[in-house]
Amino acid sequence: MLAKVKSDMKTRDKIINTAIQLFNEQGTKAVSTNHIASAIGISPGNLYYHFRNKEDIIRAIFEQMDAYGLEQYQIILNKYWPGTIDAMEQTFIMIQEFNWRYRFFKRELTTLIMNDPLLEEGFHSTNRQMLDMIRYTIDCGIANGSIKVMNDTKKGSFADAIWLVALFWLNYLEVGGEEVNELTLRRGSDVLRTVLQPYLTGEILAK
Amino acid sequence: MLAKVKSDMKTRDKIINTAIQLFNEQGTKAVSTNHIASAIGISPGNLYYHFRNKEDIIRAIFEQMDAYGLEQYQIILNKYWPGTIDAMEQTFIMIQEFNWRYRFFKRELTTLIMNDPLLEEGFHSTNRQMLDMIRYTIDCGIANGSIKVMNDTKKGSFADAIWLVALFWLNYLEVGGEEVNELTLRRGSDVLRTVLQPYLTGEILAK
DNA sequence: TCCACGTTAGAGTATTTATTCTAAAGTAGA
DNA sequence: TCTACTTTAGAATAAATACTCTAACGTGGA
Repeated sequence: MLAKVKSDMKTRDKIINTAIQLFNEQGTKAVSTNHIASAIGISPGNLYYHFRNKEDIIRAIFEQMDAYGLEQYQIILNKYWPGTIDAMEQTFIMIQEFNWRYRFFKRELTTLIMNDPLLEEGFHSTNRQMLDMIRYTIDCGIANGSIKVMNDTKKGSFADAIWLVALFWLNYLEVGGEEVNELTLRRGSDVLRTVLQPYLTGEILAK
Repeated sequence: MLAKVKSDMKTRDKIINTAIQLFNEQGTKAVSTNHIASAIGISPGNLYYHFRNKEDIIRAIFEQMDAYGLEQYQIILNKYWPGTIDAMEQTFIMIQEFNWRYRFFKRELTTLIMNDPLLEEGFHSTNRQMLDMIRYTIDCGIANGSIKVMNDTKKGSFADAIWLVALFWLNYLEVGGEEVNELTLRRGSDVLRTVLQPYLTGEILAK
């Protein structure tokens, strides 16, 4: 569930939150700056006082995303040991919730970064960090004996496979016409497990 | 490589091919009907004689996609036995080439089908057929002994995993900032193999 | 040759969109 | 209260966009 657009919120934050909501509902193409302004009940002039243009709003949303993602990841780091199956599954669920919250972004990702070099660099950076994180997790798993030993090439493909599932499971559901709910998210975990399981060592063959 | 927009081509086909090219380059949002018309060197009126509106053009492209995809699939069916690893890998490569040819479509898929119920129904139908095809392939593989026996739930997850990789490998490359070329497409095959291999029976453990 | 019909050009329009500008309205401290 | 600064409203605009309309053009058959 998205945070409510509270009336005691600063105008700048109202704009960001309303933009996220409208973008999620209708896509960035269909939502104009005037739409956003009138949805909040402020004037276009006011909106342009806070943001130079629409692109600027999207960049601000991306910054919020980055901060939120980091925050959520810290929470998991404090709860689980890296390289454990629990940590991986929890991270997967966390990523799905994140992707759902900002779903317009993943839906239009390629187009968005095609038209904004700053956004492109920003996303690529985050993307690299995530892949590094997964590779690190795999190394931890190998070190603690829960993941089978594999060579570097295989490790790369394995990390790609995992990240691909995590990154696009929501899109997969959407383009397949399936509702996003607890059941279908759980199915995502199943798919992830189907990819992971064969590379886990014997003892941890959960359900 | 995309087919050239030949000068002896019918206007309707010129519109479709030019639209594909421009959509691929700039996204559907940035390309107006006037852009398409002037890129071909015809009048807007002429374009609207052949198509009711922009949506209509996109639908026509989708129909072309469907026909082209079916045609390509037939070619593979005539060359390989279903359920063999060769058939799967060739189909994967074929899908990547298909996705590249119509790359704007996959990039904007969710937004496109969100705004056009006809397109939505069309894509869902194709999507279902592809999943059925994969499930059938798995069954064939189990029957001919190249794929390990698994229960129906597992089979479902396995099919989802395979289709997810095939469907989004190109997007994965693009959002990761990687060029699409033979090398990166081959890496896609590696990722697919990473998912497949553990579920294959011993004898076919190709490199 | 002429007719009919499919095709095309190009001007025109209503609407939308992003953005700017100016003046007014808070607001907070001295 | 005065003052200076931030925030806001709302009118205005330039450009783009999707789409329409009418008149002309071309072509193939009678």
